[in-house]
Amino acid sequence: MSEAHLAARRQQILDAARACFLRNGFHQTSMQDVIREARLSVGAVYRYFPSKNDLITALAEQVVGEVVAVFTALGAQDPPPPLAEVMQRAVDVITPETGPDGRFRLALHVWSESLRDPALAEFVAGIYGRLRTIVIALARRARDHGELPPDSDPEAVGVVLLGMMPGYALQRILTGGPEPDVFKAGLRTLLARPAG
Amino acid sequence: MSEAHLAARRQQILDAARACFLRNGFHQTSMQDVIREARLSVGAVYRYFPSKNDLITALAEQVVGEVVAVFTALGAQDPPPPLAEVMQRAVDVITPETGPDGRFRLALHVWSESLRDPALAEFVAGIYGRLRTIVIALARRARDHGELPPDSDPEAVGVVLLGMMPGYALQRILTGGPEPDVFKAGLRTLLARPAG
DNA sequence: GTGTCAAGAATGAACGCTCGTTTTACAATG
DNA sequence: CATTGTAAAACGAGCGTTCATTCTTGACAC
Repeated sequence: MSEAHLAARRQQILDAARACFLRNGFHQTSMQDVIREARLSVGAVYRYFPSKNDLITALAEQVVGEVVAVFTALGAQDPPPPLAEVMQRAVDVITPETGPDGRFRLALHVWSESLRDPALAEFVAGIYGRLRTIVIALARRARDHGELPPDSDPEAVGVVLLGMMPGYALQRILTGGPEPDVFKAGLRTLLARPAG
Repeated sequence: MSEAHLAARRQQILDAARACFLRNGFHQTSMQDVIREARLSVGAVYRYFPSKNDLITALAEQVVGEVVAVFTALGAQDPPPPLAEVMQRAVDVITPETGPDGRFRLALHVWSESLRDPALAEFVAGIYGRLRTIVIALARRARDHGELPPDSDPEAVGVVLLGMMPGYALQRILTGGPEPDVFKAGLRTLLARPAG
């Protein structure tokens, strides 16, 4: 069998699992649910993922990995745009991911599960660390370009900026709001002022 | 039987459930776990909470309700302190609640569960809405006192500020950092600058 | 005080069910 | 012929919940 076929089957299972987990969370989704959604047999699924936990871990890592990839690209733009602009672009990236099938919804389940699963916790912490260095680098550049006061600490500003992103996603997911434009206006107010 | 006894028993069960749910999440905690932790019998627990879901809901509402009470008090200070000061006080309030027994840890499970349980989702959304009005009022006062540009939109600034709080808690829970002082320094940089 | 007794509180064995997983026998594919 | 997939049954374990039973409490008669 072609290697591509195997990868495709694997992805087919992961896609089915994602749909199920989005609906009901990890532990309220049964293997039967996933198997039915994937339109496969019991044995086929267990051939690719030896246990439910492996399925959860693989999917969580894939989804969270996709998120970090997008933000890495955002932070690596050359030449680097102004800070306020990068953050507004981030909002645009996040917004659709807070929708019914969005990846940030699954992230809620991943965060919850990572409190139970040390391996998943370590993975999530690693991802967060990478995002942290990206946004701190952004803050440093912004300071050097006069967008932030010269005596400001890039790490301090960076962690605040980083906190805004899941904060925005959470609000969207849990309440449906705010509108992206409103949030972006708030960002501009706080970020686009000339350094004191 | 005294009414105080009934309330105490109820709280005893809720405390046990909180400990279990913190350890293993809602659906990986069995009723037996809660019952063992509460040092009660099956029937006793079921007398106070007719189903596991009632237990989850009651606990979630209690915990989240405590959180909103604290923040309401923070926003109602008279005379209102500067914006940067209120936010830094909020950080101080949040920080211990991100520890091993902190309420924000349970909040992760509540957020996840609220994607499944519409009743819980509505409750959480309501809480978020109340916090939103508080922080928007803060932003309006800050603007009127010259802490923010006169043309800034309180709602826009408010939702950004609101997003920072769970964002900070999430970082603390998932990665152990940042230190409160670092985050507070970042807040000062972004908030304590004179209006442009 | 002391004894009585119904109502309330608490017990824990037991029930029906679903779970994740394994096994079996067999068909299709490359 | 080895790999991949199917279909179905079965496994033990553990789940949430029920209920017949036992214990406890406090008001009241004496």
